[in-house]
Amino acid sequence: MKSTSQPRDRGIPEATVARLPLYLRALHGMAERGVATVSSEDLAGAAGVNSAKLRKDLSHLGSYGTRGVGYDVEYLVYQISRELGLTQDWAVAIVGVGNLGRALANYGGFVSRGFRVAALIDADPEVVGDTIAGLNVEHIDELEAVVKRRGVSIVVLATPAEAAQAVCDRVIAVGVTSILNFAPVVLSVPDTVDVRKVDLSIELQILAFHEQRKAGGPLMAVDSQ
Amino acid sequence: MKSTSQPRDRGIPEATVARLPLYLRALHGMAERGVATVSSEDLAGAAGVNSAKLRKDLSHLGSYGTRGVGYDVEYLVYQISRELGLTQDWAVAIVGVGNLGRALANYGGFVSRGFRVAALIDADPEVVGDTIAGLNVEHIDELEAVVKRRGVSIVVLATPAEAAQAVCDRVIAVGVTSILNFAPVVLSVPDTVDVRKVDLSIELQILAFHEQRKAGGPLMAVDSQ
DNA sequence: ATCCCTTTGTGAACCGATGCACAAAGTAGC
DNA sequence: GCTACTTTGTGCATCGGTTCACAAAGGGAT
Ligand SMILES: NC(=O)c1ccc[n+]([C@@H]2O[C@H](COP(=O)([O-])OP(=O)(O)OC[C@H]3O[C@@H](n4cnc5c(N)ncnc54)[C@H](O)[C@@H]3O)[C@@H](O)[C@H]2O)c1
Ligand SMILES: NC(=O)c1ccc[n+]([C@@H]2O[C@H](COP(=O)([O-])OP(=O)(O)OC[C@H]3O[C@@H](n4cnc5c(N)ncnc54)[C@H](O)[C@@H]3O)[C@@H](O)[C@H]2O)c1
Repeated sequence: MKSTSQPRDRGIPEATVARLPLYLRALHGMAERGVATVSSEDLAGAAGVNSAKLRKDLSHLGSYGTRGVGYDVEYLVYQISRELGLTQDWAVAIVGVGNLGRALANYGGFVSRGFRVAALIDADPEVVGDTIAGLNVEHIDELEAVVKRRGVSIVVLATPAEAAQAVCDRVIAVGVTSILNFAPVVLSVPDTVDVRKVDLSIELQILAFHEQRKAGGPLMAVDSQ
Repeated sequence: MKSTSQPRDRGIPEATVARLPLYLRALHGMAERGVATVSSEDLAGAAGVNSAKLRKDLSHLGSYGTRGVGYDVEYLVYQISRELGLTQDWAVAIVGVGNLGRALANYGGFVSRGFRVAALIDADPEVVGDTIAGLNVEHIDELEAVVKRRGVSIVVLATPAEAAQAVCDRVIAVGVTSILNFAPVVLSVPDTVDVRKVDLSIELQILAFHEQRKAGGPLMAVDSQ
């Protein structure tokens, strides 16, 4: 069953995948500072995880460490990048160019990791035609055409909640299978499509929950200092 | 130790806490549409989860359903809101009023759930003094004073990565124990402090990983349609 | 070549979360 | 009041993920 000649196993746990970008970020920092090799202990420290977990995570990609020494920083950067698919570049479309969409469009942190904002799309005639971050904002009617023409494979949804499902359906219909959703709605999609959501409001609510516990649990020991 | 007379158990699983806001959102929608009661099946559908999971989640708060009928929408909204601490309002400070900070400040979705943006803080003299979303942007030197004065209990970090740890240390020093971090760094904090992070770039990388699998796994069955 | 030291890679125990499946509890109709 | 039907709440098996702890692997010194 696992008779592939590849060193790495084809089934990388989801939890591991979610941490690889973290390791990659730490490694990039080290590479910049001229660090050549790093131990699991140090890299784990930099990424804020347990070192055993880090080693197990990396072991899913293959045996890229040297016992007694650690991991070669450059080599590990390459291996993780390849595994995550960052050696190719990905065309991203942002649909909904309001407050948030604009911030995303202007954000430099994308490009640095192989993502390229290839299209901005909005429904508002006021916005369509504007140039934001060097890109022309196109009309939602052009959605399908633009996605195809630019080879968009990841769509970022930053429309109001009401519009999100409809836009989602349309991009799926033209073959998009990866969506990052900022709208506070549960998108309904076929299970061939990956949706990840970022929901600010949920994060705040989780913080509030814990904050309440801290404050109300004992007897109001808040501003004790 | 758990001798509280309260019906609900004091140890709600983290996974459950993370889903409560989802249920709450679905319930708000139903309340607006005038729905009086809802079955676990329907609510689970609206929230995009398994109904058994939903029932188990709700059972952690107490027995608020009626067998044969379902849950009373209004009542459940109240119970979940209370559990999450949304019956009080929370003063939030946004530190770093750039592209992202501005988008957050202008976002209406906060207020609707008991969160109030109480302060905007930046280091750039160009920005300090501006009025954004009806709020005056204050100088980072005033950080501690503003946090105390406004009773800020949740801080949103939207500064560049380099500045995040320093700001974080300072707000913790004046008693803040809940931080939502948008900067791509691992913050180091005492474990009395809750940090949640939102990292766009990580989300895209996870999508890219799966996208690559879909495309490269079989033999390039991408644009078969 | 041998020994010692460091660090990886992983087996195995553990832990929390998920989902099935069903008894218990309630409603509604007669 | 009794029966039939609906839906909750939860015991239990299972699963994925985390952590510990250690044998195996390699490097460097002598
Ligand atoms: N701004 C934030 O900080 C923030 C935070 C969390 C979540 N969100 C969510 O992100 C989404 C966008 O937020 P925002 O603050 O940028 O809102 P916004 O109103 O500023 O922007 C929405 C944009 O989408 C466009 N739009 C509307 N319908 C469209 C359609 N059918 N097709 C394409 N474009 C369409 C509008 O013209 C507008 O430009 C919302 O769902 C919001 O709830 C925003
Ligand atoms: N814009 C996005 O879409 C986006 C996406 C993901 C992550 N981020 C992250 O969010 C953060 C903010 O992004 P942005 O695009 O708004 O950047 P930005 O440069 O537009 O804004 C940063 C703001 O922080 C202020 N600042 C700098 N040092 C400060 C300090 N010590 N104290 C207070 N304020 C300070 C700056 O004056 C500026 O106004 C960055 O860490 C970025 O990596 C942004």
